[in-house]
Amino acid sequence: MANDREVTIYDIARELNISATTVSRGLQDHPTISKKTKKKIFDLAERLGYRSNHFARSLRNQKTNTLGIIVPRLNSHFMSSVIAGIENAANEQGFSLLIAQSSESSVKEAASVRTMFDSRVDGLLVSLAVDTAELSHFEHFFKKNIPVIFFDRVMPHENSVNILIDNRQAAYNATRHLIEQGCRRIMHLTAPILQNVYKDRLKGYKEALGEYKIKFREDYVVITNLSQEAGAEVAKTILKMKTLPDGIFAANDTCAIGCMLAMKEQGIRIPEDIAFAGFNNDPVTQVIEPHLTTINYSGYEMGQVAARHLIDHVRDVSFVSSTNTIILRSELIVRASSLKKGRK
Amino acid sequence: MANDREVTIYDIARELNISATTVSRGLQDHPTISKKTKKKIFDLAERLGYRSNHFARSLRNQKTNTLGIIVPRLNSHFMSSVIAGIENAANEQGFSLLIAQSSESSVKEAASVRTMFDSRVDGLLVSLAVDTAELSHFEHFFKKNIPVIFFDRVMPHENSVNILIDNRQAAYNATRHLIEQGCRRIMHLTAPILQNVYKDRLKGYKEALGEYKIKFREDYVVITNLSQEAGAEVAKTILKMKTLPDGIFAANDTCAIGCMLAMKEQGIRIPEDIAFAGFNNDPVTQVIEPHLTTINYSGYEMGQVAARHLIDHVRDVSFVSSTNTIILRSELIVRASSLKKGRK
DNA sequence: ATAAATAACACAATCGGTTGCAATTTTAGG
DNA sequence: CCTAAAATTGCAACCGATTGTGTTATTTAT
Repeated sequence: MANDREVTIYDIARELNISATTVSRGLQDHPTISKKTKKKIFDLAERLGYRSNHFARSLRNQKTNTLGIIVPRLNSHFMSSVIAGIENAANEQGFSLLIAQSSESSVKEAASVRTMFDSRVDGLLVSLAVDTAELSHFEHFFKKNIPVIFFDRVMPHENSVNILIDNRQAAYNATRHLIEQGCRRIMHLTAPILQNVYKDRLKGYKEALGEYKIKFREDYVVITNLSQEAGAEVAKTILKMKTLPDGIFAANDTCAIGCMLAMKEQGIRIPEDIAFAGFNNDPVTQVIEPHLTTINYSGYEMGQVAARHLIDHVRDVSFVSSTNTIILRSELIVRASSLKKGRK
Repeated sequence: MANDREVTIYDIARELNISATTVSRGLQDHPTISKKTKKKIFDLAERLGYRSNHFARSLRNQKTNTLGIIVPRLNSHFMSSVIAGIENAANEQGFSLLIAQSSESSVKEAASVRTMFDSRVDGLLVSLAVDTAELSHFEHFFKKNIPVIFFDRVMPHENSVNILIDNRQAAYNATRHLIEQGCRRIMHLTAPILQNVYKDRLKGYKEALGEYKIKFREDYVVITNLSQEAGAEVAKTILKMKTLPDGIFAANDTCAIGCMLAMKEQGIRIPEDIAFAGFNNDPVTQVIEPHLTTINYSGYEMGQVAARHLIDHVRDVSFVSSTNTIILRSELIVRASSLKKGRK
């Protein structure tokens, strides 16, 4: 029953006594093919179980209908949401996804970029590794005018679009909220300041302090890898300080939670002794007690927007430079971890 | 500087005054090409920035060096760990990944299978959607002898390999642990019993009960979609029961946690009133208080094993039928949520 | 020195579809 | 019925790499 050979347009052509050209055009709904012929072609194709050969087509038109994705890690809530969003949008438009993770290493990132390039992806979606300092490894793409979109962890570049939230504003809001709750000694846990996300969050943090005439202290900014373990480590250090901080704003939820758990273990009361705010609205924020105040923004949506935009680019190269940056909405979600005043 | 045209073996051939055949063979380190010529070819290829054309090669050898992955959801901790593991192994072996999610729908699953088939992936890694009842949509793959590996949510099939843990044993261990802690009225929260994972966990649960002469009660098994919200819903229902259960074994952590949070809110003490055990060792298990007892098994490892195995298949079709099922290790991690006795 | 063996490389067909242009058929107008 | 215009369809080259088979140059053996 099952013929092991692949059905090609030549098989259809032979059977119908027409040329492969006509079959090819018929399948593409080309206007110069008569309706009658088209119908015959479609019917037979259906009956024979014809499937277009992706490679032959890609080889010929230099298009793959595939998007490349490179992210620091696949297994974080945020990133997997983004990927899910991308998958959703791409799938809708008939695009496939080629995915790689850089494991937060710019070297691996460069290698993946190379692989994607070799695979001739039609476009690239990237969130940068924490130690990526410049974009030279994307030169191949820029040179060939293959669209590249950076999301979340971005870096400005004239030939590409950035999709992100207003990290400065979000951090400002979070910090300001802590201040309004009465915090005056607010620490900031973050990652190496190479990336926009951390740079801008730091900026927002400073800005809020400044607005309330709170002096910025260098030693109140702690640089870590933002893992849960790192959060626990930081807690130890903090607990040794002469004067404890009364608020902590972490650049991600995971780290905030690591820190909270360690502190609770040492009898620190949250938010009475120290109030907490995180970033990302990871599901764990609603599991920890007290629930963690955080910045919410949808990874799923970011993925969808990024993918749709990229596909538009791919389909119409002309509109390249019209858009440069897309800012998505984000919001502060206040929960018990930071509510010193007005608690029920 | 940047030549927009792609460099091909013909360019190299022309420049070196040799044939494309020789270039092709040289690049493949074919023995019949002299070392001297090879060196010249490699050097020029390097200098010209030659990159093999994936499509031309795939078209010619009917191999794509790409694996397909279909999972129910991308954004769960477990699944994204699996994907990370697969990515790691595949990348090591020079394979690319094509990823799609079924969103727990067998219809979307079938569509993705089709796409993967059209994309001519060399092999397929699948974790089934919750409502997938049979494997007919994989027939194309089976017929053409393209290896398919099922992991975690599997279904036996003569032409494919299953990779999973011993769900029955794990569930048995968890349930038994609850019993040993003094629980006698143990409920089981799970998903529709279509999938092996839930069927086997139920089996293990029953088995443990049986061993301790505890009568199995149909109404103690609750079928949900295992989301956190579902867990909270179930909590409400349970709290209305005449006699409360004294232990709950959930088929995943998320659901267990939703249930725990809702119960805590109603003043139920955990584990004193009700002990809890979950499944998966999701990070939230160590955030919730008390920390959740659970079954730990590594998604990352499962992904690696699955990918490596699949690649072995792809490379050597002959060894197809030697392995049928691979069982990975899993372990019960006892935490405070279930420790009624011997607590410090 | 010459036949035989071996090493090194090239020809040409092939994978499956696409497309510019030419060829053929159909339809329309006179 | 004849011819120009319009509608259909086919020819053949091409996308880039691979490979069985044939050819030429170089060694080795006699």
